[in-house]
Amino acid sequence: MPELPEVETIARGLAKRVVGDVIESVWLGSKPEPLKSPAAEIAATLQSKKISNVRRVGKHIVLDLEPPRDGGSAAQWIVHLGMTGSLQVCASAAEMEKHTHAVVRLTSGRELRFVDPRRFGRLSVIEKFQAAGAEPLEINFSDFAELFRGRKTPIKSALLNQKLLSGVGNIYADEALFRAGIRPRRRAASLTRDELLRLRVALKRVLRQAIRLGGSSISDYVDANGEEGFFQLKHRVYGRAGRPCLACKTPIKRIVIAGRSSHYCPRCQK
DNA sequence: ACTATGTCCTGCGAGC
DNA sequence: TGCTCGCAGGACATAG
Repeated sequence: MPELPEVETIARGLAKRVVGDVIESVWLGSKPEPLKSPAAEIAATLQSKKISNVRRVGKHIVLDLEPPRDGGSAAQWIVHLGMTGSLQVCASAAEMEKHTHAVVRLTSGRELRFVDPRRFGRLSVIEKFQAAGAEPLEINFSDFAELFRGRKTPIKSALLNQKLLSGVGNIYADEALFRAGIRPRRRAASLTRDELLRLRVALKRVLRQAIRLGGSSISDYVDANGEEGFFQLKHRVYGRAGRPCLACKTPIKRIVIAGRSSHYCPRCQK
């Protein structure tokens, strides 16, 4: 479900609610679990640890765990929400939702629950998490331009490639390309310097604005406090196939690139 | 090394 | 009402 702005919103909300709390016990669901690390390792790593921080790296939520008093190393609990994952803070007595794959009981008496119907989400523990790609909100222009040099793949696919940039997903790729006036099928390497300048700025702006508005709420996305985001009201192309371009009234086109639906204005984007 | 395609899952809405 | 189909905010493995 979530891209960078949604994950940022969720992480901020979670931080307010669970930082300082201590993990009392851990339950991990059976079945084909959405675990990247072995269940026993996850449980042992989380057990009795204080949550010292919650933050976003790319589309991952990083929960920093305080190192044990006897001097062990600080671990991190990494959560990737996939398409439909959510982390819910609720009272222990709250009814268990269908597709709950992990329950972390906190000493405050509440629980942190990982719920994910499609099971594309992933849980893992690691000592120092590092995203493969660059942070789109931090990358400078020359590094940004370098990402696409020599790449024949469509610019849309390159933006979605998490090894290049981490955090950009289908909505914000389309929205950034529209704002930069670039068609999604353009070969990445064919972008001019001017287009790359526009793309980088458009991407940053769109991500920042979306974070400000709490992300895009499509279907059932809500943040850690159960509140919806409002960036969906600012979508100019995503989900608007057939409807008039907000700039020129030409109908927005929907095409499929690398299996992902892609939306653009055939007149405004070159 | 890079690129395109298929696959993993469940749930929802559209159309019949 | 109930069925089937297509689609969904992601990321891998695999094949070429």
